[in-house]
Amino acid sequence: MVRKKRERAQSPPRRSEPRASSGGRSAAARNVLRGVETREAILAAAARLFVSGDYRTVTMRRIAREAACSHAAIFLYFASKDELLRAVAGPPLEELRERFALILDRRASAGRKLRLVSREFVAFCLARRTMYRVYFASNAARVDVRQEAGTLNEARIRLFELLAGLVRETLGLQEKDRRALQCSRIYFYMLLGIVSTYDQSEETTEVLLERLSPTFDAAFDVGVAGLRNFVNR
Amino acid sequence: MVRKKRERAQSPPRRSEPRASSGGRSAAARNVLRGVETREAILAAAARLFVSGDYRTVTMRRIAREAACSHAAIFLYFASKDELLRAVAGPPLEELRERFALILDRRASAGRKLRLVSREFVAFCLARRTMYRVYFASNAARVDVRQEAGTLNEARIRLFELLAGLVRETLGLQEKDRRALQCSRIYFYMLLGIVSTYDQSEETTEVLLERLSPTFDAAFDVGVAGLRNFVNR
DNA sequence: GTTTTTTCCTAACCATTGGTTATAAGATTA
DNA sequence: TAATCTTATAACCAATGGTTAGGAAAAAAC
Repeated sequence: MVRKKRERAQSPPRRSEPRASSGGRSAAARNVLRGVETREAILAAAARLFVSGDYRTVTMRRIAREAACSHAAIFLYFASKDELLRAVAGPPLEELRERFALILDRRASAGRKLRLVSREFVAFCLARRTMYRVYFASNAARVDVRQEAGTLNEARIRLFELLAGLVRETLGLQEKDRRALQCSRIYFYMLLGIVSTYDQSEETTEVLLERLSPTFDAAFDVGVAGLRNFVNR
Repeated sequence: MVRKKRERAQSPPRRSEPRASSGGRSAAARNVLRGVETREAILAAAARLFVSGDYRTVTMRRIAREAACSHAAIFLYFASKDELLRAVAGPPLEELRERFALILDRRASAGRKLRLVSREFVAFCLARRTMYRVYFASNAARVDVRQEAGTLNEARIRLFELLAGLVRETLGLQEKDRRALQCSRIYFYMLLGIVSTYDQSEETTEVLLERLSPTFDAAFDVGVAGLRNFVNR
C-alpha cells in the first residue's frame, strides 16, 4: 500500500508559557532543567493518577494532560507505559524501606517489630493498590529486567530480606536453617493474601483499616503462632 | 461533523460452509441449534484461550478467529468481553464445587478434609490464573451484579461457606461463634496469598506444585495451628 | 551578529482494541 | 411467492499505546 505523503497543517502556536521560571539559574543549567522538569511533571502526574485509578483506566493521554505536555512527550522520557509505572513505583518503595528501618531501630522485641512492620506493609499496599502488584506480585525469577526494573527489583528484594530476617529472629531460627526460607515465605503468603483480598475493593484505605485492623492483627498473630508451632514440633 | 454516508463494498461471499451438519434433526431444531452452536464454539474458544493467555492479551478477534466467526458475532451472545469471561468462568467453578463435595463426603477428620480441599483450591487457581481473580479476588460487596455475575457470585459464596464450615469444624467452633468468621477469613488470606504470589509466575502449574507443594502443605498446617492457638488462648 | 548545532516538543500518524450498526443471506411461515 | 424472523458479517467508531517527521527555541560556534 502506498503511504500517503504526510502534510503538515499550518504552524500552530507553541506552548504558550514555559513550565516554570527556573529561578536564577544560569542559562545552561536552565536548558538542562527544562527537560528534567518535564520528566518530573510527568512522574508527578502519573504518581497522582496511578494511586487513584488502576493501570488500565489511567491513560497516557490523561497523564500528559495532567503534566501539561503531549502524550508523545512521555515516550521521550519513558519507553513505555509499563516503564513509567515502574519509575513511579520506585520512590514510594524506598520510602517504605525507610519506615521499616525506623521500626527496626526501635528497642523492642523482634515479634513486636514484625507486627509493626506487617501493619506498615499492609497499609502501604492497600493505599497503593495499583502498584502493589508491580511491587510484590511480579515474578522475582524473571530475568528480562531492564535497568529501571532492576533497581526496583533490588529494592523489593531488600525489603523482603528485611522482613524475612525479622521472621527468623521472631522464631529464633538461624539464618542458615533450612526452615527459615519456608517460614518467611509462609508469612509472606499471609501478608500478600490480606492485600490481594482487598485489592479490588472500592472502599478507601481508611475504611478498610478501620474495619479490619483487628482481623489483620489477628492474622499476624496466627501466622507467628502457627510458625512457632511448625518449627518446634 | 457530518457523518459520511456509508457505502457498502460489493456483496462478499458468505460463510462458505455451515458450522456443523447438525445430524438428522428436524429443520426447526437445526435452526435453533445453529445459534447455540456458535455460542458453544465461542465459549469453547474463549475457555481455551483464557486459560493460556491473560485477560488483556486475549482479544475478541482472536477468540472469534478460533471460533470461526466474526468478532462482531460474539457480541450477539455476550454483552462484553467481561461478560464472556464470566460465562467462561462459571462451569469450572461448578466443577471445583463438585470436587469439594467429593472430598467432604469422605470419612476423614475435618482437618484432613480441610487440607485436601485447600490443595484442590490452590491447584485450581494456579491452573487458571487468568480467572482466579474473577472468581475470588473481586469485591464480594459489589452490588452492581448482573444476572450472569450473580450466579457466579453465588457459586463463589457457596464455595466460601463450604470452606468456612470446614475451618470452623477443624477448630471446633460453633457456627455462631464470633471468632468463626475471623478465623475463616484468616485462613482465606493464607490461601489467596499463596495463589496471588505465583499469579504472574511464568512457570507451569506442574512445575510450581512440584517445587512448592511441601511449602503449601506447611502453610496449611501453619494456618490451622495458628488458628488453634488463637481460639484457645 | 549570524549561522549551525543541539535540545526539546508536538501534530499527525499507525495498528489494534472493545464495541455498534447497517445490511443481507437463508430458513420459516403465510 | 411474499413476508418475517434468525443469524451473521463488513464496515464503521472512538480510544489506546506507541512512532515519526518536522519545527521552534536555546546554545554553541563562527
